[in-house]
Amino acid sequence: MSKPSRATAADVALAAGVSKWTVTRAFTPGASIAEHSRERVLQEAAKLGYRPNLLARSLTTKTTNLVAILVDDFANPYKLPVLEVLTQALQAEQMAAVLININQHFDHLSAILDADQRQVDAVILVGTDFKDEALKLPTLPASRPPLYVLARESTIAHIPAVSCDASVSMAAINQHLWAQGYRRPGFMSGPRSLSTALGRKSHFTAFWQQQAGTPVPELAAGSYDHRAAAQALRTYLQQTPAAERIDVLMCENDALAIGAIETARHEFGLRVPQDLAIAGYDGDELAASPSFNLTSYRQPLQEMVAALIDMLKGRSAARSINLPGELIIRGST
Amino acid sequence: MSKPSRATAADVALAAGVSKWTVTRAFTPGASIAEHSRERVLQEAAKLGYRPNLLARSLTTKTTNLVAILVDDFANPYKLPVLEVLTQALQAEQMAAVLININQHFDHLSAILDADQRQVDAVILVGTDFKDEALKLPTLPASRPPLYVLARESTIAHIPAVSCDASVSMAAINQHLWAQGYRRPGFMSGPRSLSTALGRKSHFTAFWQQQAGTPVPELAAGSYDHRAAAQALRTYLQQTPAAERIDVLMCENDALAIGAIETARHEFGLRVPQDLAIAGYDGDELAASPSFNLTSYRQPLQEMVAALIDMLKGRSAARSINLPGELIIRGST
DNA sequence: CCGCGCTTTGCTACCGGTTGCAAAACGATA
DNA sequence: TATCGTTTTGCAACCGGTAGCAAAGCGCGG
Repeated sequence: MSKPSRATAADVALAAGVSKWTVTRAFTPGASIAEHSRERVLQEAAKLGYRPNLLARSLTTKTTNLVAILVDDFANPYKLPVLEVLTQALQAEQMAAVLININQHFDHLSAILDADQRQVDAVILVGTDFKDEALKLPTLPASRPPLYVLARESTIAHIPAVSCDASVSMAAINQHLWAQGYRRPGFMSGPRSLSTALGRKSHFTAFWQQQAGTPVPELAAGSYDHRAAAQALRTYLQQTPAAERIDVLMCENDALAIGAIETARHEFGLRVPQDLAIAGYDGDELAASPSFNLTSYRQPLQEMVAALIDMLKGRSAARSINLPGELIIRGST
Repeated sequence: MSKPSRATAADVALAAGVSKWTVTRAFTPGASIAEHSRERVLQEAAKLGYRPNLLARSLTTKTTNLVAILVDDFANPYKLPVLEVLTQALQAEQMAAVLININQHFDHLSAILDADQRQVDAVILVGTDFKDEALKLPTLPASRPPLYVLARESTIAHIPAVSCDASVSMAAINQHLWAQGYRRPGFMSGPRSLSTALGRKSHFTAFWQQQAGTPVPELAAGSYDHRAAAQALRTYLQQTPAAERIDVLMCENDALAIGAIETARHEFGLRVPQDLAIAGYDGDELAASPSFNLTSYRQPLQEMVAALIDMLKGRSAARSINLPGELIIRGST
């Protein structure tokens, strides 16, 4: 409130008896400056509480060390660890994250334009559900910050992505479920566009259709919300006679799986896994709790984020990265 | 990568045949500009893909419309809806949020200094667990962005706070538990400094000590982590003979309550609420699910965030706000 | 056709740094 | 002491906008 108007480089220069350019040098690692004057400057700077104004710096350096993180799915608790790991990794690189909430009032394009105006160095789409058409080049502004996709395969050639390898992960899950003796699988999917981009469904159904020859019923939840999962399973169970039901339900992620377990148990009195086995994907904390004890495939979050940051820092030339995670077998299958 | 170097106001001015100041005016609501030239400018701007550089703007206006959000507790799933509501509310005001992760590598002071260098308009501490001493004036830089505390009472005079009214909410909970016939209550607390700041514990124990005259055992979890809760309850149950045990456990928040329910049920075979009733606080989504069916006190998140934004926008002169929420009675008590 | 008041436009200066070059200081060698 | 190469420092210009004021343009009454 009481604006003592922050000290500037010029103020420090005056106090230290040097020019403001020397002050800048004192704060620039590797700049050409005599040791004694650097010390003198830093000392005066500390006295005045001076720290370089990053806005002004960014104006000339053309780099803000700011990254926009676009999230459209706050109902999925797994977003929290993703944000945790992402922010920590960015901070370790002296960067900061602008969290942008995509919702009915603020769509992807608005978010990208907004981030662009703030001159962010990059935009990271965290497993968001957008129609690929919305991100085709023509609709995007000509000059925009580079886009990256995390935890979702990019189906757009010009946008790099880092995700958990759907082929490898689903193979591990399929093998496990097959070995357990399940033969009538179903798949619960989330948002249509994301389901396609994740590739989990296709790898799952391809395997079982080949093995068993029967089509794999799809329970479409529409969003990664445990309520949506509950509704999807409810509809399926109500419409399907017990004899014809699936014996295992693979859910596109843990949020769906948990919703499915809840409904199976508490609304239909089914035992998991005896009456219906359920598996998830992500490796969410909650999945491990005894109430759910959910078999899940853990995404290699740390590695994915590290790979992403290597890409946006220009340390890696890869355009698309798929990393293997780890199958965690628990009591639900 | 291919830097077509963004169009600037001067470029648009040239194209539209006006001066760059006229371009600025076209993008400043309420500025004095002829309708025809505004149109002309906007048209050329659209053609060139020009949008004002907010960095440059902020440099002169001294306001970035950026707010730093400090979070130190990503283990608590309730942080996600908090972030959702907060970012959405900020975006509705044309502001954006910089999410800063406080952890062992990046403490509160570093975060505040960093945010300050980025010239944020305000810093919001989201229920973070800091020692109040760390935020005493002397340790803080002389000139810093205004601090606000959300979902935690500020015990520091100069820092305004918005939280859920501990007195009102705990009274509602106490009344409910008393009416249900519980007489041997226990309290599970989180981080020590936060527990003090929240005031939930003091209002709880004060009531029961007055009513029953017996001391209220405190189960200290140390952090808002369901594992920590599990450990705290485990220790208590192992050390306390069945006859002497509490009959209801009030947990400082839902994350703790869920951890407690898990442990009570799956490790000790206790029925909730028959053998041990459990109540939480927050009104987390997960608490409502049939697996937990947790009695909880819902924080008025929207209202709290709205009040906070009114404060930091200068529309409200209040220094400290306590809002009532709503008791949600479910099967766990 | 002039003068007046109001709207619209242009301009200088500045926000707080950085860039790149030229000048100054330094220190060692001749 | 003069010379030369190397630090070290100072400076003008610039990044892309905005504030505040002065000048220009405009419409209208007299």
